[in-house]
Amino acid sequence: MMSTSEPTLRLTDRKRAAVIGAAIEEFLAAGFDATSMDRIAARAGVSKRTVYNHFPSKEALFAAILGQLWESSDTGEVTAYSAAHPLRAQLLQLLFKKLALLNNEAFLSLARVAIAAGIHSQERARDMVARMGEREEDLTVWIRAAAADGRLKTSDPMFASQQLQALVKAFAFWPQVTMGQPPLSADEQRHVAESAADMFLARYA
Amino acid sequence: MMSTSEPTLRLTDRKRAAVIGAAIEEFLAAGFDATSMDRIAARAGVSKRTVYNHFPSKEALFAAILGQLWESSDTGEVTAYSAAHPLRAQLLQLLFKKLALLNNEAFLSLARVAIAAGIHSQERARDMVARMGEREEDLTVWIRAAAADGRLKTSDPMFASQQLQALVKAFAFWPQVTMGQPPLSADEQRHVAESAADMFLARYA
DNA sequence: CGGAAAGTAGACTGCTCAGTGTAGTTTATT
DNA sequence: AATAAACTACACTGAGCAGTCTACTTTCCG
Repeated sequence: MMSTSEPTLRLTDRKRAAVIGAAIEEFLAAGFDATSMDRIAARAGVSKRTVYNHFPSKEALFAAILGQLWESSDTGEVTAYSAAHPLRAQLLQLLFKKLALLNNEAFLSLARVAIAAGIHSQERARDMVARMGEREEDLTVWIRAAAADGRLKTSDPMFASQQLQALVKAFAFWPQVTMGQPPLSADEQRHVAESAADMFLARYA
Repeated sequence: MMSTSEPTLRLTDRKRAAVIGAAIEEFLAAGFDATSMDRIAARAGVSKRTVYNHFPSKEALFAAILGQLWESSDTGEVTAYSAAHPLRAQLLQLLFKKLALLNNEAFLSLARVAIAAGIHSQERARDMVARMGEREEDLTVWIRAAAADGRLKTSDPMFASQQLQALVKAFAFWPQVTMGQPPLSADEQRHVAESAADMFLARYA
């Protein structure tokens, strides 16, 4: 028998959580290189040795943090294609959902750190490519459905999907991640989404 | 060894050139943090003190290298808007020129390093935003001219220009810079340029 | 050609950091 | 209460790094 969700969490679990929390703050604020294990331990209110008792190395801690953040940024199910509704409205809904994620400060921090770490690590970069691919599949699925329904004219839904996302990310993702630009206001988001949808439909509808 | 115009270049100039060359290689290969002045000196076949006699600090050397690389990646004049020629042909020419730069390995390395450095330095990031803006003005100028000529329907040439570039960079720049993806083949470049032009003209022509 | 100015080599300082070893204290379980 | 597991303080190793010092060598110019 066991009791998992009891009010009194075991000390070791509390310590581990504190380490992870501190590591997230530190890594997101300063990146991998500029963050030291001493600082993480201090911030967590834990001895450095305890950090190493939970995670064998800085690399392992970083990987654990990255994985956890990635999981937590999953936003759940997507609206599926509907033959009954106008394309533009459906498209806008998908784009707004995408923009909401891209504008999330936590997501941007994660992207910044992941990219900074990946720029000089082939292995990490490869991992990111794969994960990103999955994450962006929803739009492709929608486009493929609309094309199968004869309402979009494209022979390459994947490519079209990348084009569509390009029109959003160029304003709401890359400038924020790579150049520290401020996130888009609600008005700007609407403008970007509508412009992207208009251009996309002008070409493929 | 080589003798270009003058057989005897002053020793100090040769040393300085060696330092700059080594610094470029090292910084481009490993980024700012992971590059040490000792390594640069060793690679240049020069004492560390010599490096410091030419450049007061690592920061200064890095800034000098970045500036020089930026200058050297300037590709000269652009084809101006012509009322007499078809829009699509002109647009494709501009896009091919852009793609040639984006696919340049040296330019990609520079971008990688600059972005990695900028991600954790507000000051550098701001500088990059400004430089990038200038560098990308040519497309905006062309679009504005075509709009003034009544052949493109847009009230915001700058925005339209960013959309157009988004359609190219999403395939030929961001994946290469941030995820170490291989550059585009000639066929892929043509496909990306034509698709971007088609979509752009479908919306604004 | 000779001496001052400029350049140079490499040891050295002082610092930060990842990771370990140890001896002792606190917490959980039975 | 006894025992095992986890945590802690902290000293320590070994490595790397930015930047400096000093004694020596090369270059330049009158």
